[in-house]
Amino acid sequence: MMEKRSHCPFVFALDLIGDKWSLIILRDIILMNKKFYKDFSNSGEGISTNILADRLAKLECAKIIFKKRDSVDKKRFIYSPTEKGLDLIPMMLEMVLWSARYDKKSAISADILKLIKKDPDNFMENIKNRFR
Amino acid sequence: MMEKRSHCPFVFALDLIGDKWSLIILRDIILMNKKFYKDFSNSGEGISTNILADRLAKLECAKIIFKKRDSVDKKRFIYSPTEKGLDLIPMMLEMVLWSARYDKKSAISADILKLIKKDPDNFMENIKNRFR
DNA sequence: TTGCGTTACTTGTAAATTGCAAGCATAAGC
DNA sequence: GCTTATGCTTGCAATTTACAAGTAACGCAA
Repeated sequence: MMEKRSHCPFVFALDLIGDKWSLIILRDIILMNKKFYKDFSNSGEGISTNILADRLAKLECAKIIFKKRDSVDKKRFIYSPTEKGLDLIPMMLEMVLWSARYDKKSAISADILKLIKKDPDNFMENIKNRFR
Repeated sequence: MMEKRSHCPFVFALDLIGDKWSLIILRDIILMNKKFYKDFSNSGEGISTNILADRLAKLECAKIIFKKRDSVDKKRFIYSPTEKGLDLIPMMLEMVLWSARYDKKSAISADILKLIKKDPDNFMENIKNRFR
């Protein structure tokens, strides 16, 4: 599908993460420090397992995340962000700021919001350092 | 649907603009200066008219855009961004920067890219001034 | 080494969403 | 009042998603 969609930057990004679930998974991996399939499945947002498997495969295929066996418990896999995935952080933070402004019931804490606003680059670097 | 989705900022944003078309429409309105239904329909991305009508209605319902009759040609309607819609610009620009970095065939010009990187706030203010 | 639980999926099927082509409604201009 | 332009709506087939159930691979304990 989508052969006729252009090389517009929006089209590029939306074809990779423009659905209701991909960014939720990336939120879990990048911001919530989750690593395992089961963590994503139990994130509380109600993603079904077939969709979760499909999105993880697509994100891995797009080199936004990667997957490796956990050396501690070889039954499971660790999903981690690539640099390409981590570079989505600025966009994700702007999305958070927008939602915090317009969602009266926003569940984000004022403290974290302040941190993001004060120095978004620093906020991002702290996250990146966790993965290196 | 989606009664069980949380008040996470990502969920809030994705429920409003997390699909393959809403941000394309907003790109046309906010960044490409398009105003009319037919402009969106002919944007070259191949959106079908029922989906276009549906997304315009949802964006209007979410107060991200608004619609009024064109006083010059009363056959048609003008679609414009609200402040809430314009406040999506920072997120949209970060999305553009990410795509420009990772899409080897990106169709965006180096000049515009430079403008965005140099002073994103100024870039946004210039756009906002067009609508006021 | 064999059965058992844990993790990570896959499969089947129904429901919802989308794409495509065609048709309809309203307003202007002649 | 007929024609054209614009902005949709409708019907139906195809694709995608949700939900429930089942399976495969591994580690561990007996």
